[in-house]
Amino acid sequence: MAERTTREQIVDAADRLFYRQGYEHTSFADISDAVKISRGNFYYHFKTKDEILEAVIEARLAQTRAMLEQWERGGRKPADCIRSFIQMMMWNRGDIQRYGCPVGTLCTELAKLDHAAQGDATRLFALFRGWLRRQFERLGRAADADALALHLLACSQGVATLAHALRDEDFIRQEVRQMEEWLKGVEKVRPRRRKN
Amino acid sequence: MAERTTREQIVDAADRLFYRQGYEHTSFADISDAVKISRGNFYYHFKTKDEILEAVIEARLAQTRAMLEQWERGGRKPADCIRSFIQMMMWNRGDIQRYGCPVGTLCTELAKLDHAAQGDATRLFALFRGWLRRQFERLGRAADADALALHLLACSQGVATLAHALRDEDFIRQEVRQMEEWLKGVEKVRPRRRKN
DNA sequence: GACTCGTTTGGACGGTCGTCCTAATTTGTG
DNA sequence: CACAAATTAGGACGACCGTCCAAACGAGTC
Repeated sequence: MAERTTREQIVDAADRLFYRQGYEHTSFADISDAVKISRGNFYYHFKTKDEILEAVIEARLAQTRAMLEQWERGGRKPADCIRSFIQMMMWNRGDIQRYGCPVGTLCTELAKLDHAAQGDATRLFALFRGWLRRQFERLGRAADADALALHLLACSQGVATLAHALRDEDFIRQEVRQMEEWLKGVEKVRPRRRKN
Repeated sequence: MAERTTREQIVDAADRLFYRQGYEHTSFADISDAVKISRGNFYYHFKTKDEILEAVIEARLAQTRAMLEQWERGGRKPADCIRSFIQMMMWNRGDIQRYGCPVGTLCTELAKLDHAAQGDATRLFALFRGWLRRQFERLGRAADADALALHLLACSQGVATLAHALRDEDFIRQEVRQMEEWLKGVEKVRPRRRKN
């Protein structure tokens, strides 16, 4: 902990600040205050603010990969893995209510800025999407696994956005319960019939 | 059209630019370029940038109220009114894919900026919420009308966020179809049983 | 034409931003 | 200790931001 490099400290502080205040609204001064280094020192570790952003996204990707791997560990059943994803909203409901979803808010902001890194940020969504799709495939829903994954992602995004805007933590609880009910329904009907 | 006041032109241009680029990322220079007036002229019509934002939110509230009223006109059935809300995502799917949801992205941004007007922006959500709740009440779902309204709002938010991030217009189509199916289910079960 | 009042102009202002440079300091190595 | 390399400090820079003001403009009215 105490032996973290300056670079790691910068990325950590930037990560937290980008999440809480947004990328554009976070200045070098904000980050240097948080890390307690001089402003000029940034240039040694990162040439531009964009490079910090890229490092932050890369760090989030790594953390997310580790988390998803953890959820699957020990041969857990696909339904339990998906339940972990849903439960994540409960663990983080305080932050979600205060700051929204870290992935969604970043992607939205970068898109409005027409920022070059928006493609990188979207990879966070793609990571969740692919992982969820795999779980639904394991569940026997190979035919519509991707649609189910996207649907679940969209639901969680909507819940985060609304809970954030309305500052309503209970709403998360309410919707998480519904998502779990929905999952039970998906589990039951193994091979979904498709008309035509 | 040609006789719109300068103030109205400013609000219109600011509305469009705030939606496309975000509030913070839109400068006075951007707006003055769009309206083709000098930068200094703003001070005559608005004292601060915040005042423009308030005017934009007020305009959106008025437009939204008019739209919702229109949807109800002619004694349309509640289910048809709700269907209009869902269909709105289809009409606007191009803009949603490019710029996200006008309400959600604004609320999210203002929250990150800790802006004084975030409460005003949230009134846009409250407007939809109240209107949808009323429709569900008329549908005979008085007991959980508010929960249903919030759920529908959250779904549309999630769809907009994801379609925006992934630049996927077809996803909107897909999810809109599911929301319509969901609505049919809600229509059928008039008085929902609640355990205990 | 002279005057008035609502409107517009273009630029000045102080502040903050991201970027970049140089000098000082710390760290590692012989 | 001496020396080189890695790291840090602090400030200069040009650009842009929101704000504000003095002067000019323009359409009516007497």
